[in-house]
Amino acid sequence: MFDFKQGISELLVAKTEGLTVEEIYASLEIPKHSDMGDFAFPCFRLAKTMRKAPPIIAGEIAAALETATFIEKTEAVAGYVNVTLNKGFLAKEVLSEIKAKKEQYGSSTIGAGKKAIVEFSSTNIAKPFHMGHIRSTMIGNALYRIHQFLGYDTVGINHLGDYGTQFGKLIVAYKKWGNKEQVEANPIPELLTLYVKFHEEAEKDPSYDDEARAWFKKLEENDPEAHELWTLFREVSLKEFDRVYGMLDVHFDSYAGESFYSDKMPAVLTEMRDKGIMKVSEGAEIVDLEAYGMPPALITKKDGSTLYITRDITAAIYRKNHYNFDKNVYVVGSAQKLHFQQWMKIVELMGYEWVKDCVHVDFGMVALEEGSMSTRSGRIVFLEDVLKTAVEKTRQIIEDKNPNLENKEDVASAVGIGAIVFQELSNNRIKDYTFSWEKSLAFEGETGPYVQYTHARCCSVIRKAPKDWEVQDINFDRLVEKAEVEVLRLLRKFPEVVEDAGAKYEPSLITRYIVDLAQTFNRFYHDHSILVDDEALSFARLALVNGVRQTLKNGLYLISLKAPEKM
RNA sequence: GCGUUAGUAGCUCAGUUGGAUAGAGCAACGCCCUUCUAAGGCGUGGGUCUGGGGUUCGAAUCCCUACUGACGCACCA
Repeated sequence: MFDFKQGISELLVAKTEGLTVEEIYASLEIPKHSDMGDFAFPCFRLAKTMRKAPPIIAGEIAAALETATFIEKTEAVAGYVNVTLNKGFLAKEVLSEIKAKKEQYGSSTIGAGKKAIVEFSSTNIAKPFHMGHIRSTMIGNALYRIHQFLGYDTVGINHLGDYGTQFGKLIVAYKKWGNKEQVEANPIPELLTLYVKFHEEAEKDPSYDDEARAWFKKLEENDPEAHELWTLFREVSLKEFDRVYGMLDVHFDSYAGESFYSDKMPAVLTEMRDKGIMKVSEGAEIVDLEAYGMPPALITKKDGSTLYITRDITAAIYRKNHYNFDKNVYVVGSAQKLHFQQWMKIVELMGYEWVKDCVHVDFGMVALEEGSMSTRSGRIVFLEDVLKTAVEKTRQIIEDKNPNLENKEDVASAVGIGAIVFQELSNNRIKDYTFSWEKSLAFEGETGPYVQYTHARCCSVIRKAPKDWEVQDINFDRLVEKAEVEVLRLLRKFPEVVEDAGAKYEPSLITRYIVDLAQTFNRFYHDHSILVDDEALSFARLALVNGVRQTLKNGLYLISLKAPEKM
C-alpha cells in the first residue's frame, strides 16, 4: 500500500526550512474534523526559523505544493496545511491491499527475525480463577497475538504461581484437615477451603506460620512427601485452569512457573554473592538499593529459603540464555511495580545490559462494589460464572431475535464471552475499575457484540451480492460519498493502529479502533444502499464492505474475539 | 510518613505525546424497519477538563502546590 504520510512528507520537505522528512512525518496529524482533509501539517514550529506568522507560512506552503496524483487539494487554515487525498487513489490503494492480504491486512514485518516473550496470566495454583485474573490473561493474550502479527517470533509463558511459602501453608493444612479424595473430586474449592482455614488458625496461633515456612524449606530441599503433595496440588489445579483458558481461547507455549526455577536459583545466588552486590542484614541476604531511591530488596530469608524476587531474577537470566529474547514482556498488575523496578535494577547491577529489553506492562486493579477482591475472605466473583452468565444471556437474545440461526451454541459462546473480553480490553490498561454485572452484560453501544454484529452485517450483505462480484474490475472513483471516504480513511489507518498498540503495549487502541470503524461503517450502511442497480457503484461499495468485514475480523482476532458470520 | 499512579458530561471512558469548535457510549426524552441483519441509525439536553498558581504565540496535556481515590514500601506472591 502506498505510504501516504511518507509521500506527503517528501513533498513538504522541499517547502520547509530545516526540517527533515522524518520530522515532518512525525508531526503530521489527522485533522479533528473530517471535512478538513486527511492530513494536517501544523506550521507553528516553523514560525521561529522562518520568521513569519504560521498562517502566512501555511499559505505559502499550500500554494506552492504541487498537486501530486494522490492529492486532491491542499489548503491553509489557521496555521495548518490541510491535505485532502484523491478519493479514488485512496480507495484503490487501501481496498486492493486488503483484498490481497486478507487476514494478514494490518500485519507487518517490523518484528521479523526477533523474539518476543510475553509472560501473562500467571495464576496461583490452588486458588480460584476470578475476575481479577482476567486482566493479565486477556491483555497478555492480545499482546501475544499483536506481536505475532507484527512479525515477532513470540513465546507465551504462563509463569504459574506454583511455589513459595503458600505451598508450605497448603501442605500444613492438607496434612491436618484434608484428604486426597476430596481434593481430587473438587480441587480448587477444597484447596481453597484448606487455605482459608489455615489463615484462620494461624491468626490464633502464629506457630502455624513457622510450620508452613519449614514445609516450604523442605519443598526446596526436595523432601519426597512435600514434593508429592506439591505435584498433586499443581496437577489438579492446572486441569481446572485449562477449562477456563479453553473458553477464552488462550494458549501458552510454556507453563514454566516459579517452581521451574527452583534448581536454577543456587547458581544465581552464588553469582550475586561473587559479584558483591548482596549483603547480610538481620540474618537475611539483601541488595541495598538506597542509591537508586528504592527500599532494599530481600533475596533470601534468614532460614535460607528463597523469595519471589529471587525466582524472577533467575527466570530472566534463564530466559535470556534459553530464548535469547529481543523483548521480554511481563503482564503483571501495577501493584508489583516496585518489585519489577527492584529486580530489574539488580539484574542491571549484575552487569546484564539486556535488562533494557525487559518491560513491565502494568495495569490497574479490578475491585467489587463491596471492596477489593480477596480470595481469603471469599469476596470474589468467579470468572467462569461471569462467562457462563454472559453466554446464557446471549442465548436468550438469539432466541428472541434470530431463533432460526444455525450454530446457536457457537454463536452464543463467541458473543457472550466476547462481550466480557471486549469490555476488559476497552479501557487504557492502567485504569482501575469496579466490576459490575450490569456493565459486563451490556450488549449495546461500544461493546463486543456491537462490533461482531457489524461484522455479521457485512457478511450478510456480501452473501446477497452477485456471485461473481469478487472478480469484477472495480472503478474506485465511484467511492466519493463523505460516508464512504470516512470509512476508507479508517481502513487505511489500521496497520498504524496495530503497530502503535504493539509499541505501547496497549490492546485498547485496537478495541477503540474497531468500535470507531464499526460506528463509521454503520453510518454509511444506514445512509447508502450497497446492492443497487448501478453495477459499477454496487461493486465498488461491495469492495468497501469487504474491506470493513476483513478489518473488523482481523482486529477482533487481535483482541481474542471470534467473528461469527451470522448472529 | 515516603513513593508510584489516577482525577475530563449524572455514570463509564477517549482525547493522535503542547495545537483548530474537548469527543464517544450508557442513562433520559423524541424520531426511523413493505428496501442489503433495528445487538442498528438520527436528533435533543448535559463541561469552571478536581482547586490554585506558573511556563508561551497556544495547556485537559508540561512544571509547582493543595485536595481526593487506588496501589506499594524486609523475611507473602
